[in-house]
Amino acid sequence: MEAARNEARFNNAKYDAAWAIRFRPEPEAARTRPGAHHVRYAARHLVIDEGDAARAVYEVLDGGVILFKLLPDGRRQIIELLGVGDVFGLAVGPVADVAAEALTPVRLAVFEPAAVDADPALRDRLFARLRAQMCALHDHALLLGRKSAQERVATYLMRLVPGRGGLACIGAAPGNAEVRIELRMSRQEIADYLGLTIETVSRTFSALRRANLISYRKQDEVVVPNLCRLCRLTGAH
Amino acid sequence: MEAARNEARFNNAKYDAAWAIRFRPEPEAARTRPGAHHVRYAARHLVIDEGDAARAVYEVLDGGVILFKLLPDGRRQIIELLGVGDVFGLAVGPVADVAAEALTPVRLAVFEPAAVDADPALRDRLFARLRAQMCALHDHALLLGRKSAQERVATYLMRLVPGRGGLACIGAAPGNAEVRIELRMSRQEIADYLGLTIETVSRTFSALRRANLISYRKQDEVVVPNLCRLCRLTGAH
DNA sequence: AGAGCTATTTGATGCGGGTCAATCCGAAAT
DNA sequence: ATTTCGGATTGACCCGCATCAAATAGCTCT
Repeated sequence: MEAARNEARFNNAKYDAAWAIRFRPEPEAARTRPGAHHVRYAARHLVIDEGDAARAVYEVLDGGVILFKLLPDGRRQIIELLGVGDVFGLAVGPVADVAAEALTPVRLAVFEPAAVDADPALRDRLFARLRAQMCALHDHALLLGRKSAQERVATYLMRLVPGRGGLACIGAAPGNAEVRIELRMSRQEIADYLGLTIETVSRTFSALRRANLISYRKQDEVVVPNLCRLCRLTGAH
Repeated sequence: MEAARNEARFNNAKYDAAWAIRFRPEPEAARTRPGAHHVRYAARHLVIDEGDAARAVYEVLDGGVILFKLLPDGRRQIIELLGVGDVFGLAVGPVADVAAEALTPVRLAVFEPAAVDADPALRDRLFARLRAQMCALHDHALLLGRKSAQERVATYLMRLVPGRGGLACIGAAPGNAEVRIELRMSRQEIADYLGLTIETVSRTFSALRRANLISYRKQDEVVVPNLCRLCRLTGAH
């Protein structure tokens, strides 16, 4: 079933190629972390597999990363969506508790455990970031546990509004401005992130489009004509 | 063969760290935190309300605490179950992102923001704990996003097995031993934690009892005659 | 023991979203 | 253009869990 689908996806080289083309790298932000290794991976590269020995802590310098967990029968849940500045690889104990995969071409800073132990300033930075990611996880638990499919998709879109932290309808900037959103994820990934099936995600997008709450030509470039109206569907306000 | 696999799982420390020994009413552990203010609250006391100014970081010294979020229409999701050693109050901005309520009578250590800023050792301790809680959240996201009602309840029970970190069916101690579990939560709280309704939780408990996987007289004292059989329903193995 | 709660259990019913199965569509190759 | 192939969409149907409603079990207070 879904397991088979995932399996097929993982082993398909053409898919990787298509993906790499589709998600062009962001204009090199040229960030660096003194004293850390830097590495680059192509989109879809599996950086950490669940159960791997925990050999390093990573910080995202460019691009996007997803953390996910699998059940033995193939069900997948994408746990976190990471962007620039986010960190991962911080399991407790010697084993990774989640898998990490590049969503786009990425550049990562790699910190060895010894370096983390030796550098209090680094720990503080990781700590601060972890607090932020923890809040995002809290929000996501609310979404997964209590929101309807439409609320999940609306919340997801609001989170991706560029330059805002998921509360785009609030604050100074006009909530009735038109906004363009790049999803950067396939329907399957959105589904696995939102705890839905690909069909439900697709249907929900279609319903939102029919209601003129969103529009799109390419299926990963969504235009939201009025953020306030979309925000009202998130269940949060 | 089977034994070897079990052994491997047993050594997977993430679960131990994340869930071990949470949640026992420990006869007054008499822990203290030098330099911190200590407070006591009765069960049900609201320690932090969502939206409060973030005035302190807390560590649980005794008892249990729940973190939860509400939607405007009243839907509630319990985000984390905290036990001895866990920390909360670590929002990013100046405002609490979740509410915190005493599940049992609790004793808490209170750290002022200034104290946290001034004490690197404290930050390190908070950091370490946050990593553990983060792993627990990852697990819970998987549960909320992808598990069936029966799997959720079975997972919940396995997590509460005293002295083991959620993998009680494995390891040296006999998985076929009889184990007594104190839930210490109402059906409503269990439902809000597992992303279900109270009726579904109740029905699932009844079904498990009918199948002789659990038994109970008081509805918050569950006896599991055979952990292995219950563990098989969690979806995780 | 009995009254009056509230929490839990059980039953009946409906719906949201999952499952299965066809298309449809767009990018790449020919 | 035409073919091809994988992803997305749409449709038909079904099932697990929510919802609504009623019965029962535990509590506390007389």
